[in-house]
Amino acid sequence: MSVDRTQVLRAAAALLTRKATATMDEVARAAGIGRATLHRHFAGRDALVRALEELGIQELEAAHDRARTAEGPADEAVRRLVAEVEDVAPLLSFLVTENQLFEGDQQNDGWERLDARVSALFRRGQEEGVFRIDLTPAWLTEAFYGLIGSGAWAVQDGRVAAKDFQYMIVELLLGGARRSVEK
Amino acid sequence: MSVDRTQVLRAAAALLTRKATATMDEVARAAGIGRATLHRHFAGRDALVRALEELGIQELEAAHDRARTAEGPADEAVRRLVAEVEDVAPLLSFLVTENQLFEGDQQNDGWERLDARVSALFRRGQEEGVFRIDLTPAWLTEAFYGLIGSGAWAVQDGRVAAKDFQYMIVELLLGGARRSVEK
DNA sequence: ACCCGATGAGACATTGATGTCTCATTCGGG
DNA sequence: CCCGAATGAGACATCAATGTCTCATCGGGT
Repeated sequence: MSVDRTQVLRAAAALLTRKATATMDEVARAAGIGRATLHRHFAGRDALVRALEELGIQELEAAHDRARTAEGPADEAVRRLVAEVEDVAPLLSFLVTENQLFEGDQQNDGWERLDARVSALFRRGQEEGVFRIDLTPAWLTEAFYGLIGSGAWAVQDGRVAAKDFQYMIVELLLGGARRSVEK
Repeated sequence: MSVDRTQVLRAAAALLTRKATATMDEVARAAGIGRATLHRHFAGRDALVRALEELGIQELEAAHDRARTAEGPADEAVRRLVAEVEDVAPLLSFLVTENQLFEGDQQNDGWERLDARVSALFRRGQEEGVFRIDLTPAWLTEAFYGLIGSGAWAVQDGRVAAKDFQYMIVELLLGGARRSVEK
C-alpha cells in the first residue's frame, strides 16, 4: 500500500529524461500513483527535482567508486568511468540542463564533489604523462559531461547504437577524431 | 519609430541564452520595447523561438559558407568551422536544448541541412584518410554540437577563458585528451 | 505644421499548472 | 476480522504567464 519513494523517483527520471517539461500530473501517472500522493511525498516540483538531483548524485558517486578512478592508468580509469556512468547518463543530462535554470540559487555541493573527482582524474592523467597538458582539467571535465550528454541523447534518438555508447565517447574523448599516424 | 526585428531577435537571443525560461515580458524589456509590441511582431513565444531558430540556422549556414568546409584538408576545415561558429554558439546551444522539447512536431528542415553539411565534412575527412573510420559521422556530428555547447557554456560560466574556446574544442575534437606518443 | 501609423502602458480575460483539501476506498497489520 | 493509515479521485483556490484589447502618445514623412 505504501509507495516506494525510490521507484517513484526512477519513474520520474525516466519520464523527465524524455520530456523535461512533463507536468506533475504526468509524472504521477507515469509513476502509477495519484497526483495527491505525489505531492504528499514531494512538496512540489522543486522538491521532486531536488530529490532527483540527490538520486543522480548518489548514483554518480557510486559509479565513481565502482570505477576506482584513482587506480591504474588514467586513460583506463576514464574508460571504466564512462562504462559505469552509462546507466545514469540520461538522468545526468536532464539534471545538467535543469541546473542551468537554477541561476545563483543554492547549488547542491554534491556537484562540486563530483566535479572535483572527475577533474582530479584528468589532472592525475596529466601529471602521469598520459593526458595532454594543454587542455585544462576544467575543460576536460566539462567536455566529459558534454559528451556523456550528447551520447545519451544520440542513443535515445537512435542516431547511435546503444552498444556503441561507451566506445564512441571514450574513443573520441581520449583519442579524438583525427586518424593517428602512428598506428 | 519602427522596431528593428533583427535587433529584437538578437536581444532575445542574448537573454534566452542566459535564462532559457525568460518571460515574454522579460524579453520585451531586454529588447527595450513594450510587451504589446513584441506580440505584434511575434504572435507568441513559439513564434519567437521559431524566429530565433531561423536566425540561428541562417547564421550557422553563413558560418559554414565562410569556413568553406568543402575545401582543403578536413581537419583544417573543422578548425575553420569552429572558429566561424563561435559567435553563434550560445544561441545554438539554446536552440538545441529548446528543440528537445518540441517532440515529434514539425522539425525545421534547416537542421537537417546543417547536420548534413557537418556530417559530410566528417565523412569527407574519413574518405581522405584524415579522420578515423571507427567513429561514425553521425556521432562526430553529435559530438561536434555537444562540444560547441559545452564550450559556450563553460565560457559563459567562466570555467574556460573565451580566448581558449576554439583551441579547447578543436584540439579535443580532433586530437582527444590522450597525449600523443609521436610528438 | 499636420496626420497617420506605430508604439508603450496598462487593463482584462484566459489558460495551464500548482498546491491544498476533502472524502470515499482500499490495503495491511494486529 | 477489523481498524487505521495511506491512497486515488476530484473539487477548489491560487498564481504566473499568455494573448487580446484600448487608448493616449510619439515620431516620421509629406
